[in-house]
Amino acid sequence: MGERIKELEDRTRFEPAEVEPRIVERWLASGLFHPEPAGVASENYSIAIPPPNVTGSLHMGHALNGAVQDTLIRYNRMKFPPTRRTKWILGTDHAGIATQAQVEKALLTEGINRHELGREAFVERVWEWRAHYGGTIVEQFKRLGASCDYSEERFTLDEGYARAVMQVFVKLYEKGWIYRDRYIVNWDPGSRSAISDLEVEERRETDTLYSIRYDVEGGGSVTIATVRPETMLGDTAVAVHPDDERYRALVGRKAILPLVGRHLPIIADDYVKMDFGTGQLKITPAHDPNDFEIGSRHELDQVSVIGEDGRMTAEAGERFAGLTVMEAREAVVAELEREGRIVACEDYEHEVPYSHRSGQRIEPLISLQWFMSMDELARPAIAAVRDGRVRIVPENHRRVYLDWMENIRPWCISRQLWWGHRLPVYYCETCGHVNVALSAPDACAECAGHLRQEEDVLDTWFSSALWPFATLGWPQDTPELKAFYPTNVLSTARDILFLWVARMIMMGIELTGEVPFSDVYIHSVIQAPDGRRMSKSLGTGIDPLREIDSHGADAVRFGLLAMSSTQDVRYSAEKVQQGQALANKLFNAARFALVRIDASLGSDRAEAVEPQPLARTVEDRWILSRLTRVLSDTAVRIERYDFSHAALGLYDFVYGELCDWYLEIVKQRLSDLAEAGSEDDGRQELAATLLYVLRETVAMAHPLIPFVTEELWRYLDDSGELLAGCSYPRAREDLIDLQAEAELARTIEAVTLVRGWRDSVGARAGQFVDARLCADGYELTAPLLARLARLRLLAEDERSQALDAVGTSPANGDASVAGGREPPAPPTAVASVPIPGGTVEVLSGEGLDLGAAERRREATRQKLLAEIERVQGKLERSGFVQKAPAAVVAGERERLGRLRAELDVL
RNA sequence: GGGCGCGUAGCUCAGUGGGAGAGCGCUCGCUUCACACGCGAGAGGUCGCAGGUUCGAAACCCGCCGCGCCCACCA
Repeated sequence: MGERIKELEDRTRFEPAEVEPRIVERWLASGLFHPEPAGVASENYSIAIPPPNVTGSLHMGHALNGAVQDTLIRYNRMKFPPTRRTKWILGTDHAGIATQAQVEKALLTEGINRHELGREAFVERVWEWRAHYGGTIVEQFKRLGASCDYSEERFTLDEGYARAVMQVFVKLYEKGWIYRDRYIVNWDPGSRSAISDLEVEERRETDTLYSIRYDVEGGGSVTIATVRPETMLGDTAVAVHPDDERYRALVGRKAILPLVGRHLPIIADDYVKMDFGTGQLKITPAHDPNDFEIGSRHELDQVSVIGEDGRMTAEAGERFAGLTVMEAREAVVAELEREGRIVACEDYEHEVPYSHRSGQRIEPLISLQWFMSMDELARPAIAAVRDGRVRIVPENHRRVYLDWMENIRPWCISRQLWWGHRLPVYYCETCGHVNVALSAPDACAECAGHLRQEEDVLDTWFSSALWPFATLGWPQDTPELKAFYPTNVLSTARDILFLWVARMIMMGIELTGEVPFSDVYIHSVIQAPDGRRMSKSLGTGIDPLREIDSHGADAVRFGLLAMSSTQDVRYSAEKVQQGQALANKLFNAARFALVRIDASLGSDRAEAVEPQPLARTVEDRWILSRLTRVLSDTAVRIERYDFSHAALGLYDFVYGELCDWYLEIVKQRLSDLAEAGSEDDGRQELAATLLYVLRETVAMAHPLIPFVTEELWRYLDDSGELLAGCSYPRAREDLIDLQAEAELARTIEAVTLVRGWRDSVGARAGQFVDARLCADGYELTAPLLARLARLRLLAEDERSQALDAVGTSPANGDASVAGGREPPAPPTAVASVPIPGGTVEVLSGEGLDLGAAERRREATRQKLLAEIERVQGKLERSGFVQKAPAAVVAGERERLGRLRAELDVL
């Protein structure tokens, strides 16, 4: 210990910026984060990281989820080493749309668009981009202390992974679940691609609702309402409800489409709401999902008037061709107005679909895309959650998952992008046959004709759906797959529950026959301190790396875990500060103990101390008992994903028990020991116990605050092992000591009460006050009480001398001297401070404002009286004694007795 | 339209059937031999409102008010 302790002596603060990089390096060099694949998954522990976007950077969500996962990983790694191998599977996602958009934007600054570059060259540029910016986020995870297996980083587009994706496509195509269809899709003009329903967000907007009159062949008219008049150019019918008496005669006749002149059948369909507007509805199958369905039922024509560029088409856009949708709307309305066809305009608030990817307004349009039918995949994935093979925590998300899965719809899996997994589909240019194969066939299987590969790539989420097993080498039966699949838990925010988690469960069961993880932990979304969403564009984002820079990774981890809960929470800088304070406190507590032990025992003997629970005194038994409780609480809380209470419980123990009380109490013993000489002075036992408590505390805290604990481990453990590879402490039930807990609880309360009294009478901080302890239950703790409350508790024979000195003693003197003399009158106390079990009688009022003490006493009396009245009232209330549980009644009676006793001595 | 959740101290949040809690902020006092990113002591709350269940409600139930999120094909 000696030399190392010396260097510790001057470090009065824990300096994360100095310590953390050094520790990361040691961890990485140790190889501890890479488990050799052995055994089967049920005896090991694994988590697959939600792969961050390859060119992304660490945001608060990553930081929280990183802290959550790393806490679980470290806890489990420590739980049963080395028989349990623990792996945190690391990798990144190619993030099709996001990455492509980034690169396109960068190219644009060079004045290049991707089409000029061509597909191959463009994809080459994206790979370069990835090589350049791709490592960032992984490096940032290291700064957080995340103990991922960095030696095996995967990427959703790497070779093996891509093969897995192709294999899945081919397999599901052959099963008939993947198919090609002309269907109305969510077209995102921003990324020029179709996107899935889940990538659409609805925004509330106010538009104008126009009522437009269409003439009817042979006289009369219909009036339809629309917020999108420009789409009327694509109308192919007008519909009314079949039960609508008003319009029965119209059905079967034809309406004449204004501006275009097309004759539209008037049909009956019960989709139409009779009570909305006029109850007459224009049908535009090519640009509205509902109308598309109605169109299919009635075999209506589909006229596409809006193109993939978001402009009116040349084919059907009439004289509006080339205008944007908004320009066309204005122009159409102007013409209709000139023709006097607009019957009414009103403001109308409704939901408008926007692309979650590009932020642009979605244009529903008909397009030839690839889809996956989900019903067969969903069924076993529903069962898995229903029967508990997959557990969702917190549980209220279970229903959300089940509801969505039970109403699942086909998934549009093709994207009109270049960056991604290109579909393994090859069209024959001769006969049109669709060839689907793992690797490109030379020629068409039907006619040997020339083949052309599908241009589209797969939705990014198609490949991420395979994440937990494709990262481990699936479809090959690798040792990694055997050792770590299925994984144990998937931790994420709820925004990708459907987008990703549900799809992993479906694909996992379908392809591997097993659920990909047994627990899904849904963590909080961290909002900005003002309650808004954290976002770059709003300027509400807080950069976790800057927080790490200024407070340390432990502080950020602790803070995020402490603020997280089962719902969304606002970012709390105070919690981060609390974490920073904890790291510093723990560091100083350990430093203090080590330096003192070293000084009191001498380096050579200090080194020989074996940390173990050798309790000699009541405070030793107390801290060991409290330690045992916090050890078991913390373990249970981590296992239950209750990170907030795990973190705060640790804080409470370190501050409220270890530092505020235990160290304050043994401080004196440690310093006495330094001067004491005898062999059997208890210094070995104290050192052993103190070191034991520190080691257990530091090890317990390690999954939550790994850096400061790892740093301290160097001084607490001589083996040279990293704490990250050591065992998690076990709660030893035999160290629970109820008696010691009760005695210390009483003493702590007494100390606090006396300090409060001292404060009220203006006693100087360092001043010792003469007093006599008149209370039961302090046989073992009286010296502690005296020292912590700064009382000079006078022994019987000293008392009268002291009283003589202040002139309050009876003249005839010493009470304790035996003999036939008269017993002296009891010394007059100048004040009486009630504590549990009795009072502290203050014998000297020198320099004290006893008037203030009297006022305080009166206040206490009033409080006591009120409390007594309350409890008494409760006991007298009809029904309480009869109906409340006996234990509660007994508790209240006991309390009443205690309160009365307190009042008596006051 | 359906669903989930929230409203507790100045702020951010715990507490979910029997004595209102924490961190920060605030007030007072401390160079008490680990830590001034420290230590000690305090002030501060009719637990959103109104009803109900109960011997007993911050907690359970009903309604209302306010706020947030998710899902959903009414132009």
